[in-house]
Amino acid sequence: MEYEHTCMIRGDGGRTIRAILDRICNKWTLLIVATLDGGTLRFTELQQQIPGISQRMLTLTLRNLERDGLVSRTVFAEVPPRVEYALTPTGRSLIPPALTLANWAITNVPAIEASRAAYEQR
Amino acid sequence: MEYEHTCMIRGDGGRTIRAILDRICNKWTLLIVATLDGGTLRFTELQQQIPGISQRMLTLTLRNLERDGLVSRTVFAEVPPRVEYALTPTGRSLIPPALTLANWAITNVPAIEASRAAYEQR
DNA sequence: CTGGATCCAGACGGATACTG
DNA sequence: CAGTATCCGTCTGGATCCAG
Repeated sequence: MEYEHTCMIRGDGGRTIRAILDRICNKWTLLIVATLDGGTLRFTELQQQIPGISQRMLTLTLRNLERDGLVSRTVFAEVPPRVEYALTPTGRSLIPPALTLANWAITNVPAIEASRAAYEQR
Repeated sequence: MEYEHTCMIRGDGGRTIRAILDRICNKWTLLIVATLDGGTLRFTELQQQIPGISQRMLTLTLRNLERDGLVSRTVFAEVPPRVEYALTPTGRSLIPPALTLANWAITNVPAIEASRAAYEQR
């Protein structure tokens, strides 16, 4: 509500905000995080619960999330192999902001689509 | 805190959340919106206040924001030409969720960077 | 002053095939 | 089961030059 607060976004020339955007703004990250919010899941379970994701992108995105400390990866020395993924505390802390964003999307996307449609036909 | 709420993110297979991410998750959108939160600005003023943005990307991003109804564009029939950009109500409504995200970033980016650094050297 | 047009390099992501 | 490797088209964004 107070304009001055946007300095949090603009503060360092956008480096901080872009650091986070670089991490969550790919096609699958938020979806994986939201799915893991339901609890620990294995690789195949994740793939089943996220329609349309390829093996490759699931692997890549999980690796990035693990590297950034948002997701933990536990390998069990069994045959057949079992690997479990879960949110770390940091990963869980991303849920509330993500929900805020989702709320905004649900509220405003219809208007945006309409505006876009009106803009196109001209 | 309640896990069931993540259905807002996962709901439609991620289409809604991705619709918004597709709009704000490019390199400059949030920065432009945050800058315009301070009030109406002209093209050159925007370029000056957003370090590092090229003419091309400023133009492109502003066009997309205008098309989506987040930013209004007012052309004055003068010489030299003058064009003023401002947030629409929809555009302004994006600020609070953006701030939530920025808060998360400021809090967690250090930990993420540390985790990433630790992960690299192995 | 406010952009449009063009060229170009690199990142992103999908499909497919193969492996311990 | 849980990946890795490879190929390949698409999109993004930067640099530069030109124009009303």
